[in-house]
Amino acid sequence: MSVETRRMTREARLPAPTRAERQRARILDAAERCFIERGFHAASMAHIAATAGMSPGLIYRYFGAKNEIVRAIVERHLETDSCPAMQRLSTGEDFCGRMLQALERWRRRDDPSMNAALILELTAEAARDPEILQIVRAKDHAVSKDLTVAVQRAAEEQGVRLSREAASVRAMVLQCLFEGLACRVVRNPNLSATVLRPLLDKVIAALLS
Amino acid sequence: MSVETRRMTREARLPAPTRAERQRARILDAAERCFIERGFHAASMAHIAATAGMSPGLIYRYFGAKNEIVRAIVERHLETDSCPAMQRLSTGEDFCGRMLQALERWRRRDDPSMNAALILELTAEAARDPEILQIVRAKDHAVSKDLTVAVQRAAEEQGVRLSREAASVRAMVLQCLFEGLACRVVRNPNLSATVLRPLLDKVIAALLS
Amino acid sequence: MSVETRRMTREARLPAPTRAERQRARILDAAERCFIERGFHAASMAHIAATAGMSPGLIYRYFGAKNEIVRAIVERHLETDSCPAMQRLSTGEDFCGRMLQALERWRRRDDPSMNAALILELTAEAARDPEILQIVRAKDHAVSKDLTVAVQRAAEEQGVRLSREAASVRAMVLQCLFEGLACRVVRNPNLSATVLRPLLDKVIAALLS
Amino acid sequence: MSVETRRMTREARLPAPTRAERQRARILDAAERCFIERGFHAASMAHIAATAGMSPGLIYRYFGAKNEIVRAIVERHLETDSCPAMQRLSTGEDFCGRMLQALERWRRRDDPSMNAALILELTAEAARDPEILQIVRAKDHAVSKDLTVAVQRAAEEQGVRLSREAASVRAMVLQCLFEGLACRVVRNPNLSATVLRPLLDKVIAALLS
DNA sequence: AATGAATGAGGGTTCATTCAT
DNA sequence: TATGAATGAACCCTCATTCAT
Repeated sequence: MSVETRRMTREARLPAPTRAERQRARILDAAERCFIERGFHAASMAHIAATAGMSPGLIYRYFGAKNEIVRAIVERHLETDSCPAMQRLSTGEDFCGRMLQALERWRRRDDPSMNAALILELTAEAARDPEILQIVRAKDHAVSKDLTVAVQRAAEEQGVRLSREAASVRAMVLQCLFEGLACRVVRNPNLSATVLRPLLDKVIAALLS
Repeated sequence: MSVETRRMTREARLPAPTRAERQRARILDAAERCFIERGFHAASMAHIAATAGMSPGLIYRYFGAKNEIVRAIVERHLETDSCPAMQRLSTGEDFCGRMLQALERWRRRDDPSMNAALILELTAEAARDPEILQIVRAKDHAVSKDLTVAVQRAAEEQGVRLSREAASVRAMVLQCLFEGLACRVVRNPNLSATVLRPLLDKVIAALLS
Repeated sequence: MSVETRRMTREARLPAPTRAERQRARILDAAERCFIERGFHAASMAHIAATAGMSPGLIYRYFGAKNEIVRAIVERHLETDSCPAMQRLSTGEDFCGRMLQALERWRRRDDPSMNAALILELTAEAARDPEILQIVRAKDHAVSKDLTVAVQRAAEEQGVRLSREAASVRAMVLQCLFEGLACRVVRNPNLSATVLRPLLDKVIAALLS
Repeated sequence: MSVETRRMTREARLPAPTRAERQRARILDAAERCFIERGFHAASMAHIAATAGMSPGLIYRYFGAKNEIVRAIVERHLETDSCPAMQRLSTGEDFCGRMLQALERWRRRDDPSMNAALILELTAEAARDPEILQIVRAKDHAVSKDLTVAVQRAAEEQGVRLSREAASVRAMVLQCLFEGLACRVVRNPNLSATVLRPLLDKVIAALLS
């Protein structure tokens, strides 16, 4: 399916975004960049406004408070970034390849929607803010379920039957590896997908057997 | 070597801490607790001072600015907490047991020196603050080296020869698992060491083969 | 003269209000309710606009600034509300009954045109804003004159001749009682017209003798 | 008793105010002046701070929020200004003289502690802010009780027995007159104590008979 | 005539930092 | 050495006002 076709299909399905929705998106885009650059607390509303190219007051027409922006960013990030990267594991089989894809995007650091620092910040914030925690855990739970099914399926393809419980633990370890990679990206500049791949393949094979 | 002997030896080697050193430690202890509770930015100097049982002004006799406290906390945390947990892997062989030990301490949340949120906060901060990044990477590098050797030794015990490169990649994956667990502790309340153990054992065995 | 006749007469005399006048009235009605609920400063233009069922921008076609609305409200309130209550004293004779009527309407708090808080707010504002002060004093002066005449007439009915000066002082005291009641309504929830009536009658009788 | 003696006695009884108490008083003095000049809402913290000769931040060492200052001012004003003016009525007998004394101080407008605008503002605010209302009503209740007793005593001196209920209604009317005078001070520049006195005397005599 | 999005100054408040004591 | 009062810049947020549509 060509890009054009997809876009048309999408436009046919999704109504054109209202001005308000576009403004919200504009603000969230700016906020995301600011949060990545400075973190949730150090990024000021003035900074976000400047990045979005609007006045500080205008933001409050679309978000009641800075908190709400943080919440929306967390939600959107979990919806579109790290979690889908995990959830897509369920559709395909190549767990390893997907992980290393994420790794590459993290390393390039040019893609604000796929940012290791944001995952860490967001998780750290969840450890303190109950509202954020709830969002994070809800999404995490959903991902876990999908991933569990994916693990079951992948194991079955290799002739192994896994109970839901067994598969669920394996999913947990996969998530550990995934999030651990986000930490590694920040901490270790020598990280290389090509070097990592064979070993990761082996580990994942062990997981599924 | 008994604990007592070690302490004596240590005291014999290390000179008694000066008053200034003791004050610095007192401040850092307080700061650590505050940072865990609220994060680097939300923890105020006044709060740290109150926790340390001293006046805000006095802190500035020992640290030039809040930044320096953050830096010192990061340094100390890497020195005494998460990294040693990794480095101790090098002395023993039971990688899995050590990891789950850390997991348990993270889950209890009563141990300020072993706190998942702080690891995440600190790593997120490193992604933004070059000075922190430098500290984190330097320490990480040291840990990697030690862990690489430990992996080589552990493999050898199982009759497997690993090149330094091969061992180093395995060390990387171990670190991923370790840091990934820190994320999991925050994100998933169902995490259980006993359920995790057999699988983790298997994965690590695969790593070392 | 029946109410109907009066209205007709009035309509016959007054030209039909222009659209602009109707819009101004709509805005003032809304502003009055907002000012009563929140006070001059806490009531926002957005709130007034919403109450009036129009956009904030439109208000500025009819009033140059919020200040002008306040001024207009003060003017209108003095024109139609508390002052007439005093002025009507001049037409009738039952000073006491009229006062207690006002009291009852104040206590019910459902009548925006007769609101104790607004009288207080307005008088307090007059103490600060020279423009408001001028309006208030001008109207007060007019009321005083009318009331003085009414007092003279009422005294005469009881066979007492009062000079203009003497009557004017009595009018002042009547105004004191009236405005004092407005304070009492707010400050004392036990206030009751029936309990007050006999005493008020006595006081007023003393005034007129 | 000379002023000196009184001061000594006072110093013997009251401990010297702490620095904190002095600062609070300094802030309240400044706030009072600002509130009189601009009203509770229009007076900004920056303005209060400037008037008090200190930085805005410092105020928050002594008051948690602007609200608390407003509350404290209301409390203090009721404690030391208008209410005592009423309560002192209970000790003496010259109701009329005391009222006109208050009137004179209001008219001079040089005494910030005896300001008609503040009474109005405060009562208007009570109509909206439940916290203020509670303070005002509590104090009003106390004054009413004292005044009721004073009225009973004053009547008795003139050979009239008044039940508590009867006296209480008379107290109410006295309060009306008193607060009504505060309104008059603002609204009518011609107000004169000497002109008012004979009539006020007469009214009060009627009240007590 | 009417909208409501947009502005930006200014509000209350916090907090890292300094300094007189 | 130690205090904690004091500062003032910067924070988040509100709102009177303007203006493109």
